[in-house]
Amino acid sequence: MPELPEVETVANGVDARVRGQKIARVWTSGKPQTFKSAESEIVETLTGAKIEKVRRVGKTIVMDVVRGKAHTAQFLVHLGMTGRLLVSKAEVPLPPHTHAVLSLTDGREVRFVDPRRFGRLSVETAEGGYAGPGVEPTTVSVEEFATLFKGRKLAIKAALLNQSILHGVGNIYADESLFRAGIRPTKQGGKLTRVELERLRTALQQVLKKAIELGGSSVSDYVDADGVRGFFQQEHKVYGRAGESCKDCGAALKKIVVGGRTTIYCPKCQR
DNA sequence: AGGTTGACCTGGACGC
DNA sequence: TGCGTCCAGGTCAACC
Repeated sequence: MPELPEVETVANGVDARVRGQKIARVWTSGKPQTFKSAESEIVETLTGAKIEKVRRVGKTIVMDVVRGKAHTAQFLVHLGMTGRLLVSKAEVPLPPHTHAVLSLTDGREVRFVDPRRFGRLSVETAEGGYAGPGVEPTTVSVEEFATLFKGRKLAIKAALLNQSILHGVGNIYADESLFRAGIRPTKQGGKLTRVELERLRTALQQVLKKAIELGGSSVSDYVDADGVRGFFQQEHKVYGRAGESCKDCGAALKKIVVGGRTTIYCPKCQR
């Protein structure tokens, strides 16, 4: 489901609703692949903890919690393709495919729901907190951005999707930013000119900023912490538009596979 | 070592 | 109606 703008929308929404709350009880579903840390460790770490803040790192939602005095930990939620993190009153029935429930002392619940089970839950207790691999695209400088793809032979689209290079960009925003920068997705990352790199960074940051403002893209089932859909899908120029005409030049948009992912581009506008 | 591919899951859309 | 096929916002392990 969710790329940087969707994850940020969810993280901000959950933060606004549960910051400062205390977790009374934790339930987990027992579906092994959902849990990257042992379920018992997740339950022990979170039970009785206070939620300090909820934020985004790459595509991961990080819940910073405190137990006792200065004993901090992080609850990491990766939504995968279909994961949702919802805040609901306890009396609202649990949706199907619920895999974790944090019951708050005020009677509400933070629920992790994930039909396809590509999402992952874990806890970190390491000092310094969780930063994740990869560079943050919304704030990366021109200089640093230009160095990321140096010497890379893989297609620029595949490089944008590689979370250890740049974190947070997924299939929608890779295609949308390449279109806006006028760059062919198959071009080798290391072969982009300085001017193209500058255009790509600008396009990527503009697309991400706009998408965050609009609450993300709701392609099929994405919703925020309140179950509300985003609106950036109305701004999509290429994603999901294979065979339709380019909004800039009218040419038929092409569909190919790059890095194992469906990729849509305009053969005239993107060289 | 960098790059590519298939596996992991469920459900919705589509065609017959 | 029902069945089969294909496709989906993402990662990883296993290969070349």
